[in-house]
Amino acid sequence: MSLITVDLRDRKQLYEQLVDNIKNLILTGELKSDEKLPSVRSLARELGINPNTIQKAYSELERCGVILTLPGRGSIVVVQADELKREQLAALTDKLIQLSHEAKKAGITGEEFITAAKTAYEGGTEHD
Amino acid sequence: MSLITVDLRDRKQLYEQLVDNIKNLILTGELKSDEKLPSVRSLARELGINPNTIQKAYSELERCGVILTLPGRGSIVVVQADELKREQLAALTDKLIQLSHEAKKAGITGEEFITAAKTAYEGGTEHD
Amino acid sequence: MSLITVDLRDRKQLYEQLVDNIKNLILTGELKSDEKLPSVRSLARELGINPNTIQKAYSELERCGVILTLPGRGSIVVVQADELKREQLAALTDKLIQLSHEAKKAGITGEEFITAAKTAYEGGTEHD
Amino acid sequence: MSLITVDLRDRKQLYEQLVDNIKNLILTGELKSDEKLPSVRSLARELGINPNTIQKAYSELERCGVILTLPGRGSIVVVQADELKREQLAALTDKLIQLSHEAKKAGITGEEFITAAKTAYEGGTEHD
DNA sequence: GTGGTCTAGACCACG
DNA sequence: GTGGTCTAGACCACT
Repeated sequence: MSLITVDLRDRKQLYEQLVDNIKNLILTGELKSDEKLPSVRSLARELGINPNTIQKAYSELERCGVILTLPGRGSIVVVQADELKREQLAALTDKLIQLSHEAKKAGITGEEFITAAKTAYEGGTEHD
Repeated sequence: MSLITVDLRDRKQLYEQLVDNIKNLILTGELKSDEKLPSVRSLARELGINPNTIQKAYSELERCGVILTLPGRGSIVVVQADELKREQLAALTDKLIQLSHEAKKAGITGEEFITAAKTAYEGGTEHD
Repeated sequence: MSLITVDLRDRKQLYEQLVDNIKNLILTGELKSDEKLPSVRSLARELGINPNTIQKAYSELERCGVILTLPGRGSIVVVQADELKREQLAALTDKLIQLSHEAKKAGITGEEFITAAKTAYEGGTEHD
Repeated sequence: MSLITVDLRDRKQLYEQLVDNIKNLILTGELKSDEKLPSVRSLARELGINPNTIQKAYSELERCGVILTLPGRGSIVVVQADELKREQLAALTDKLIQLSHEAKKAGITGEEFITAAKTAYEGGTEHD
């Protein structure tokens, strides 16, 4: 059985859940470079969801260079945890930029923004 | 003529644009507590969009206590700029908590998180 | 100046506010049987609202026998406080019947209903 | 076929009928937590009303935490019967507090109020 | 298939 | 005039 899961009650789209999930497995070292991912069909069967959804997740992962899909031979991880972490940090910054735009429009100062960020990181319950 | 506008080319939903727009007018003091908003129909005519869309925006604003709608008498602002700002700041912190959860799962430290927040707020428009 | 007021920010309809207001003045003895009410026009001017609204309130009060309007001579109170109280009690019971119907549909027992009523009367902040 | 119905002759708004109806199905155990609701379109077809009206009802139910709507995946019940009953009881008490305010202003005593409540619940259909 | 948004145009009760 | 609801029919993104 795989470590990959989905939560049908989560608002996030299923394929996005899969993408995030697999990225996290790489970041935590549970999936390493060159390791093989479960096949689209087997994972779909295991999770009880549509193979198209798995396919979409794998395509997205390939698009951003995290895995490599070799037709007929399955998919393997091709990115190192530290590379991925840098990308994730960039993605986080992007999201923070979006938030800062909204914040500026709402008249929130840089100081308030940073204070809120600190509170959020420290106060937020550990891992959800 | 009103200060309220919408951008048909913006991918953001029209009614959300209206909600944000009106909240911002309150935050900047251009709309004050007890002031009357344009009627659903007149604003629809002015902006060239459907009255139902205005209605939806006004309903949302009433639901979160920003305006008060009196059937047959129009809608008035019932929240002070400073109250609204406090609420907006709380909403921002909520979103930052979500982001911090993702960040933690990706192994991003508090220091990295705060640095990214600073960069985001100061940098402004990097990837956008 | 009259004791009669309206609150433009109240959700209740203006004419209903007037009706309730005048009934309460009678119940508290501030308006007694045979006393004269202000004229439609003068009250409208004083409150800054449309005479039609006052007219509607007076008509409603006449319809339920609280006042008598004599064309050209104004309106006078024709009901005693104790009669009015009996009517108000009947009206209250009607509203409670509506609520009890909803309550029954929601599976709320008689005991729970009465307990809630006691809590409401005792706990409710004094006069709003 | 679903248990959900609407009465076109009822003066109550259709979307409110739907909201109450679905809440009651949960309270009576005919709909349980995690169960799927009919899709917006299929229910609209079945009841012969417009999908927008169903949409409005479902949005309202989601807003107050009774159901969870997952775009593209349908809507599911997310509240237990007992939680919902507690909420309904709280809502009832709120309405009773409003009534008790009016009652106090009309000089109705606590004893009279409770007696009226008992009569109302037991009597059932006097003036209705 | 699913929900979500938007338009066009209608009706009602109320002020 | 006002807001509120409803219908009919369209489009989008996503499963």
